[in-house]
Formats: sequence, structure tokens, C-alpha cells
Amino acid sequence: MRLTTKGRFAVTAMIDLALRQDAGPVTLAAISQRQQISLSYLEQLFGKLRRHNLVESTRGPGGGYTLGRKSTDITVADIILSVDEPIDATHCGGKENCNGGDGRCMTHDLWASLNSKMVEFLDSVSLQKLVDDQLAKGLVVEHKPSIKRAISPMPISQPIRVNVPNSVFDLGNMFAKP
Amino acid sequence: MRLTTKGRFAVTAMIDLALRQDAGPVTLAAISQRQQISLSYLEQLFGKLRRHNLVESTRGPGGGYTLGRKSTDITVADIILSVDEPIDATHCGGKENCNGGDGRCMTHDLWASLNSKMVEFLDSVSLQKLVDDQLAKGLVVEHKPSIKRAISPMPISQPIRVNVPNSVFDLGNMFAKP
DNA sequence: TATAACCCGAGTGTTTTAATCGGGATTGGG
DNA sequence: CCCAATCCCGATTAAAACACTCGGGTTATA
Repeated sequence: MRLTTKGRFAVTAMIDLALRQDAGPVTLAAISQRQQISLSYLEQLFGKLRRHNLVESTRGPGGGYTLGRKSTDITVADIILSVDEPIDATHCGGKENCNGGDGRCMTHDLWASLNSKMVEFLDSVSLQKLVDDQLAKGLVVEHKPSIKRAISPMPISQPIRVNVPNSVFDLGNMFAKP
Repeated sequence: MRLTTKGRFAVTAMIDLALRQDAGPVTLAAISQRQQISLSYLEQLFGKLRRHNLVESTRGPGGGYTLGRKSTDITVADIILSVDEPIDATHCGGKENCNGGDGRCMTHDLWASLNSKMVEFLDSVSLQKLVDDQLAKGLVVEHKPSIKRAISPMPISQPIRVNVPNSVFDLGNMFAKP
């Protein structure tokens, strides 16, 4: 289990997608503008989401993304595990000695437990739940302004680069030999 | 809440300390050798632990560290929050708009909940519990070989540097504006 | 007074991360 | 049939965080 802002972006984007996919495929360009996430970054994320079957893509004009299955059947854990794939090699896989040499490290079970708790929680929250929360908060979903864009294409405010790394919770590396 | 390997080292060291403090103050040098953590790194960690009153120090020869309070009254959360102090400034403190501009960001509550769950769990595990686990696993605590060291000081295997950063789960930065 | 131990802040190099870039593949509409 | 909208993807970059070191202190015992 690992948590980065990448995961947050992915969840945010998925909510946006779930909120609007009824009107047909949603383009990344649209999500980018609404959620202020850079387009190329979104492409990266949706590549992974697609490979994990959480979304389906349609190419060509009028294309975009739709959910790969019902939003009730997609959990936050699914999304996060898709974009932040656990590395999990090179680390003690449950029986190796994570510590100097005297058997398994003293904190192994502790982190393993924490990990399960987190996955358990994130797996208990469905995408649909998050969508409902948004609707309950009074969020209004505008209809797509038909396929044709308005005459003046509006200079499109590019999301500014932030590059605030950090975050994360990687229980893989938590077991790296010191 | 934030989790790094620094936190793991701190917890490990605290277990080691708790296991042996009955025989008087435990030196960092000893912990360093037993747990294969670099001495200067340990000093850094114990500086923080002391400032948070989790340990007490005695200086001079024969000195070392003891627990600041009963091991039943120290939780894993205490330890981790001591060494990985949450930054928590510059981020949305609950009411700012974490997203573009339409009120608070869509995933705010989600991460906040996850955070509580984690703290809740880590706060439910006491240092004493971890000590008991170790003893139950058959770990034997050798007595201190008196104050004087053996004649041949044994070349002291320095813990090798690993530098495998990463990890972490920082719910502070989880809300940085994109 | 020598030495064992804690103390501490300023530094350093590596890894990770967020994000970009440039090009390619598909497909629908005029 | 071509143009443009859209997905696709690997390589690359800049900045930041992290793990860890260093060098000089201070305190106190013997």
C-alpha cells in the first residue's frame, strides 16, 4: 500500500468522470480543466487505470473515457492500487529476516496490520459513495455544451505546475533492511 | 500523519530500549549495534523523542536513555508523531479551498477519515504490547556485560548506509493545491 | 582531567516524485 | 480522403524530500 498525491489526483479524476459519464465519454481535456490537473499527467494516470480495467477508452473525435464497471463496484483502494502500484520486491515478503539476522524484524507485524487496516478502509469506500457525497453537497453537473465548442475557444487556463512531491505511505519499503 | 522509515527506526529503537531499561540507562551505541541503525541517526531521533518526553537522558559515563513514562502509556502513534512531526502549514486546514475554487476539494473528507483511522489504530498499540510480542516470540534479553567492555573491543560492524527513502503517508501535503 | 556519553544544527548525496515532452495510433466528420 | 480530436506511450527533467553524516559542543563520572 502506498499513498501519494498521484493517488489523490486519480481519485479526484475518477469522481469527475463518474459524475459526467452518463452523457457519453468524458475527455481528459475536460477533466483537466475542471480539476486543474495537467493533461499529460492525466494521460499517464488513465493509462494505468485502463490497464487495470477501471476505465474504458474510446478513441477519435467524440471519444474519451467511461467507467470500466459500475461505480458501486469500484473502490478507492482499487483506484489507488492502480496508479501507485506497490513495488514490494526487494523487501521482506513475510518470512525473510528484515532485521540484522535474528529472525523477522520486531515491527513487521505492526506495519503489516496497519497496512491491512488501511486497505480495509479504502476498500470500504466506493466511488459511488464519493459521488453521492458530492451531489449531497450541492454540486451541480452542467450538461455537455454539445459537441461543437463555443466560437471563441477561451484561452484555457493551464494548470500551473506545483511539483510538491511527498506523501506516500509505502509499506513495501517499510521493511527494507537497514 | 506521516509515515517514513524514520518512524520505523524510532519504533524499533524504542522497543529495544523498553526491553532493556530495567538494568539502567541504555546507550545509543548499544542500540545502534543491536538494531543496526547508525549512531548519529539515532541521536537525531532520540533528540526528538526526548523533546516529546518519551525518553529521558542521563549524561556522562554510565548514562544513556530510559523511558519517559511507563511503556503501557506510550503508543506507537506517540513515537511516530514525535519523529515525523506533521508539517501541516501551507495546507488547507479544514476550511480553505483545496481545489480550483469551488469550495473544498472533493476528496478532503476521504483523506481526513483515513488519517483518523490510522492514528486511531497506531494509538491503540502500546509500546508494552510490542515488547510482550517480542518476549512471546522467544526473544532473550542478555544482561548488560557490566560496564567495562571485553578486552578485544570487537571491530564493531558499522551499519551500512542504505538510503532507501520513500514511504510516507503525509496527509498534510495530501491537500496541496494542484 | 580524561573519557563516556548525550547534544545539536548545518550539511550532503540519492531517490522519488510530479510533471513535461515529443511523437505515434485511431477514428469520426466534412 | 484528409484533418483534427482524441487516446497512447516511453523517455526525460527539475525539484524536493529523505536518509544519513559531520563536526563541534556540553555534561558528568571516575
